[in-house]
Amino acid sequence: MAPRNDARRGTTIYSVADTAGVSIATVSRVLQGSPLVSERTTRKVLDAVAELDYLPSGAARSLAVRHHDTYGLVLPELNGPYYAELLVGFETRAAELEKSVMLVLAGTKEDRDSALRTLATRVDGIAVFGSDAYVVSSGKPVVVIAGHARAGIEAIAAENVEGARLLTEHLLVDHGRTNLRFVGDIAAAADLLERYEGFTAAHRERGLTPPEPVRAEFRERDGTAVAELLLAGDLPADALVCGNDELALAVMARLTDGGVDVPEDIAIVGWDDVMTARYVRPGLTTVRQPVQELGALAADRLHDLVSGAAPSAERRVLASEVVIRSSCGCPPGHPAG
Amino acid sequence: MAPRNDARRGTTIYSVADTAGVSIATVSRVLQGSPLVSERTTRKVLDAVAELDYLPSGAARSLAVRHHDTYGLVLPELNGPYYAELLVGFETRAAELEKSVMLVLAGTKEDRDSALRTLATRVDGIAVFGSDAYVVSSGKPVVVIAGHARAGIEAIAAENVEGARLLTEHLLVDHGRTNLRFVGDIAAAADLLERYEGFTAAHRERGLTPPEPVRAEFRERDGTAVAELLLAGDLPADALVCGNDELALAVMARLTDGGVDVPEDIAIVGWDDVMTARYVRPGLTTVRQPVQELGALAADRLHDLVSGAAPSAERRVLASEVVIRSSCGCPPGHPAG
DNA sequence: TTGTATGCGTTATCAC
DNA sequence: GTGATAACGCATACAA
Repeated sequence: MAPRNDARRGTTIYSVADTAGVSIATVSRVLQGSPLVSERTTRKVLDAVAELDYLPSGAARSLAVRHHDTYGLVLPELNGPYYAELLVGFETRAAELEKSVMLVLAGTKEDRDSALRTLATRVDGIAVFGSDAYVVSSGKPVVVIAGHARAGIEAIAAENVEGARLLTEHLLVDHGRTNLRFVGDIAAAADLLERYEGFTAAHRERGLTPPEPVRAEFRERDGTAVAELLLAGDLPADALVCGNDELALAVMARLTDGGVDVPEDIAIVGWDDVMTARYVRPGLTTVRQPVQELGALAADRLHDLVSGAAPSAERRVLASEVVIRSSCGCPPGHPAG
Repeated sequence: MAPRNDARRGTTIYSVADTAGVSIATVSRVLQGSPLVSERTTRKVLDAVAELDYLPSGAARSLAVRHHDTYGLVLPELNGPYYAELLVGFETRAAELEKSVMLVLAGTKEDRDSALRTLATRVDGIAVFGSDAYVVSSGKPVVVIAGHARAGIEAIAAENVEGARLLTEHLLVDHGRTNLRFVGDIAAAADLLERYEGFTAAHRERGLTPPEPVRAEFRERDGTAVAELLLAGDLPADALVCGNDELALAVMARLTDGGVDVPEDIAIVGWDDVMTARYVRPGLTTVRQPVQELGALAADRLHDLVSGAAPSAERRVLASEVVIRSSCGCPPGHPAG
């Protein structure tokens, strides 16, 4: 028996069944595109749908089919192109898979937990950037991006240590720098730590003892703070491997303003290949990660997991690419310059 | 009678009711934080919840309460900081309102329609960037961002024409330029058209006939194409008002490489104040919009609409701010450089 | 080809 | 305080 449809409290499948003169089962069938409905009835139903401006209830459907056709994506923030690209890759692939995406940006610790809890309530699976205690224990399929794998949790990432090793090596051998420093907060993110590992590896391979990292957040002002140190002579170095481009750019700008020549006096390299990196002079040598592909991969893995696949034990890592410009000491003039 | 709970097909409110030895009504009450449950029962329920790792079904809840506690956001893309900031503002405000956000990036025309249709199915209201035929007719509350209002549809935007008028005036009177061109595809977006209107207004106020706009997309390569025209002498101009910063930056870079002096030979201004704008030399004069606030406002308006407020007939516009650097001809040295 | 009836997992209105 | 139980709006197995 149809629920009361007295009030104009939203058109339901019952209303269209009524005005089309068929049962709700039939309405449901034509809406699903079932082939076993007569053309005539199909038309009647479609007409009713159009007439009533019928909009199905996603909640009711999800409840009936027992899944949400929605994936969650949890990002720490959205500054700079990195996370945006990740999001694009994820959303695009999800759209291809005909899944909706719910986004949550990690705010305060407390808000975050609550937001994540309700997120888990509305999706089939979640992709998190970095490791997150709660999400991981939500029971739903999870893939962590650029974080560490755990039992039963898949992890994917872009290559970090090898790229950093190459970059460091480039500075050490190709440019003969002898006093490198890594700048970035290696405690803040797993991938930063890995970049530092590449940095140390390149040193150790040559019998050098790797210097301690110079702590700095990603913000621009942290970069200028580091530059001040350099300018004041409190931080001797002839090359800087920065945790990301924002940092590198900020340091470079302040240094240049302060009269030091990059890369003559000090070489600087970054990570991410943001737009500014190719507009600034000297062009910033950096590393380009396949960020969009990473996002797409996250959606793909989630899809497999949700479809019942067992989480793979080893994490997949996508290759990154060193982009040489001239802040490392190489001559300018490369095409991408 | 409780549905069969034989299989481990996900823990439901019935399972926790069972293991807690209470009714589902009671479970629901403690989960809602109802005050009229005894402390003892509360504890029992909470224990059961913890033991079973119970995760409620958002779909079931939405169906019961007849709303989704979710807002949809439809963006054309996510290149550059503009949309990202809009998204941040929207998500942040939505989170404060305890709403989830579903994001859809407009892909192909066809995919888009389908995606929007199902989006409407899962949310209480939708914020769209620009005008979108389908969303507007979805029946759900809609607010359009940076587009035109229609009957029953709220619109919000950042100030465009006045900013453009000011910028143009600055070039015309403060720097005595006489041959300005507006570059950008004014047919592509409502706000670009408005910027062009400001451009023409400044001309007309002085009895000048405003030149036709130079068509160009937002992509960088379109900017370099325009620069080639200039370089070849096919486009006489001593000042360019570009539709956005990416365009301005690309033009400026190609021009500089081609040996023309900015701003001596030609002044260039942009729009958006992207990060590169302050790192590049000369610093790019541009306009900063309150993008994040715009996103937050969208969420706010949506919230009011969903709460039953009548859509306001006039659109709200947030003030933008001209950022003077030196690509317009002003001397460098301002704090923001 | 179409209709009937039931389940999906909550919330909320009654009773007790 | 707590427990039945009726919606909520759809999908679908089973009948017809």
